[in-house]
Amino acid sequence: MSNSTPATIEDVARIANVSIATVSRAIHTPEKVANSTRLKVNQAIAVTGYTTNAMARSLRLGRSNMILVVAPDIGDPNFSNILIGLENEARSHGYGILIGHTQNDAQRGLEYLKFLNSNQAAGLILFTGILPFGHQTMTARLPPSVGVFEPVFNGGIPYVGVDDIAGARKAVDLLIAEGHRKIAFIGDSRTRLAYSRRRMGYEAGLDAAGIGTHLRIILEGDGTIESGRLAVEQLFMRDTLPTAFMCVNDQTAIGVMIGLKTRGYDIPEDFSVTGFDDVPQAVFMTPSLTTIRQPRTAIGKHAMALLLELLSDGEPPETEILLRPDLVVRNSVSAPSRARR
Amino acid sequence: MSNSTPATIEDVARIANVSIATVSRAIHTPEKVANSTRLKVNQAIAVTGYTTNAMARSLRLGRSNMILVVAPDIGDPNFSNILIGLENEARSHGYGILIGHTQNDAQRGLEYLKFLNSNQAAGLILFTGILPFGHQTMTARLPPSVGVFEPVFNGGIPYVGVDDIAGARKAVDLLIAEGHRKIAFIGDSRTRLAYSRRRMGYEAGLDAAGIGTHLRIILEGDGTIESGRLAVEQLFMRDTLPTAFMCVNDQTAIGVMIGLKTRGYDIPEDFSVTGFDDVPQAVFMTPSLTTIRQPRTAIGKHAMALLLELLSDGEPPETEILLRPDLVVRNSVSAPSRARR
DNA sequence: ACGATCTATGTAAAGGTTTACATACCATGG
DNA sequence: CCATGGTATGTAAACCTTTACATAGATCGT
Repeated sequence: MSNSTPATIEDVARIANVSIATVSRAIHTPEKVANSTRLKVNQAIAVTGYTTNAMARSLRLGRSNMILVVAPDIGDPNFSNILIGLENEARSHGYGILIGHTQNDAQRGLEYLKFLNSNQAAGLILFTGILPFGHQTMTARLPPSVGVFEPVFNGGIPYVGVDDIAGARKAVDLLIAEGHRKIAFIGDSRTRLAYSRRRMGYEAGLDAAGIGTHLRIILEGDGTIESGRLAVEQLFMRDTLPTAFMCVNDQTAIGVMIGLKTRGYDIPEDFSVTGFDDVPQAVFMTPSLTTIRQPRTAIGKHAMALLLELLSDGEPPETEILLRPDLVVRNSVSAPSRARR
Repeated sequence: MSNSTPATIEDVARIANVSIATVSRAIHTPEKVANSTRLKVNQAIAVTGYTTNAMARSLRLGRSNMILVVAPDIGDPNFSNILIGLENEARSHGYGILIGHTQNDAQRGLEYLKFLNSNQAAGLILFTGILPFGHQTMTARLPPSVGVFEPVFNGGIPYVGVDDIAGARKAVDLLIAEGHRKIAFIGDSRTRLAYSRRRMGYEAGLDAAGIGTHLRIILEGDGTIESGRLAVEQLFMRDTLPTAFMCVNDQTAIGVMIGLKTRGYDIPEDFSVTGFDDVPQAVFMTPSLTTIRQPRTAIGKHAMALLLELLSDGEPPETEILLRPDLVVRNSVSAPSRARR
């Protein structure tokens, strides 16, 4: 019973007094097996404590029950919660998840490609916007794949992301509702679709409010805290200071806040600030940061669901799924100060 | 060449004009193969783009090249960085990592146990201090395992953690060096070895400084922000207020800071506060939190290295590895205020 | 020159599963 | 009572690898 080597299908067959084929059928296609037989088999399984050897099964079936998740940086705090969504969805469908990180290193990417080619994963979830595997010739061999956050440029692969335009729109609408008209947008010049979309949301909001282009101040940074701080410095050189800073992400917003505070200004009394992402620190800033929350767990869940659909149907039901991000109102936004209005 | 079905060892053998056994040997034990033959095989491998089918290999060898990592909560921001350490170490030894989270749910634990029993993982890394699998009878079937942070109580399994006593000692020594003598310890009553060890470090530090027990104030919370806030409230009811709060973890410290600030006190002017863990938010608090940093990536690396050793040698080289945590000095500690000294 | 030893390679079994195909039985309809 | 078809089960091949054992040729010591 508590034998050292795990029970095989043959042990079960012997005890149930049937053939191994019948055992396999009793497990996977029970409707093809007589009731009485099924009962015998189930008892034998209980007695032996049998569990299917996944290696043998995968070998025979030619596909594994693992999904490879490749991210540029699994240490990213954003990553954890998406992982939860991915894992929950996968497990509830009998899949496990394997994780790998590339650190934007092509060499690493290749290692994972080998991994895929050795049949160890049935599907692939990609966080990088670009296939981390150098040569596009390989693409033919890629298993069913789904991108997260960004469309995968060189792959033609469906992806799950967030509706950045709508999210940015919520932020800018809040600022406008509070009475701001001179709103600066601190962007990110790196070519990621998300960033340009957030800027589009900003512009759309101002358009809708009838705020002319001469009131728009747009600076492009690189999404880091430092670039936020720098943006503030640059703006103080100009004539027209904004009353509010709408930032492309929370990092930039944090930098902006630091920049403003070191110049002695109060937030939100003197300037309002908004971010995007709702990173864990956002709530601990002083003042806490009003921002747009990425529905991280939901993103993971949807990405995995899409992939599983791909694995069974073969055809992607849709090529782009955009989730609606929520506005999180905290304390970094108020009406513009009388002095600067 | 860019065939639809991946190349097998047989394809390589045919092209190299040798037997499959020779191909296998050329790959895994090249010294047993003539130079000329090895060359032919390597060329054939290059031509076919062959990669070993991991399923077949695992089946034959009776063990996989995957390590299962089970954590109670993979969304924990502490987790990400440990994951990096685990993944790097594993990959560089040809292993991949599978991750699972139990959410402290026994049902989930059992699913992973099945997973292990179906030979899908060669080893196990456990974050929970308790085997998440109900019945101890199963333990016999567990693959080589290593615990992280906490010894695994019902398993007799080696673990990698942090020297909590030494860490706590660093915090208390800093406070004492700054001139504090009335130092409160806000603990965590949940039975985790880490928590009691941190308290031991606190006591040892006071002992060494010759600070009598009558000056010691010890409160046990539950490690949450709320319990930190509550501890402050409770202390304000007492006669003897401390000049410094040494907290069992950063969450508690954050709660303490909130509690003190809502009562209108300044940190560190009126009270000093220390934490433990160095969570990502610690640096963003106002004032930024002086705390003890867990060497997370190193913990992951060591845990995986220990497990891999176990997998090859069979015997655990040591049963407990404690890493040295570092003091991170920020702005929540200063000399005690003259008024309260 | 011959047995012994060594080196390089090949043959074939084994690992645990799934499933196409074969078989055996039973029921149904004429 | 026979042909037909359906249902339940068994047989055996296939998935791809690794490796014990067998073989064959070369080298060497006597």
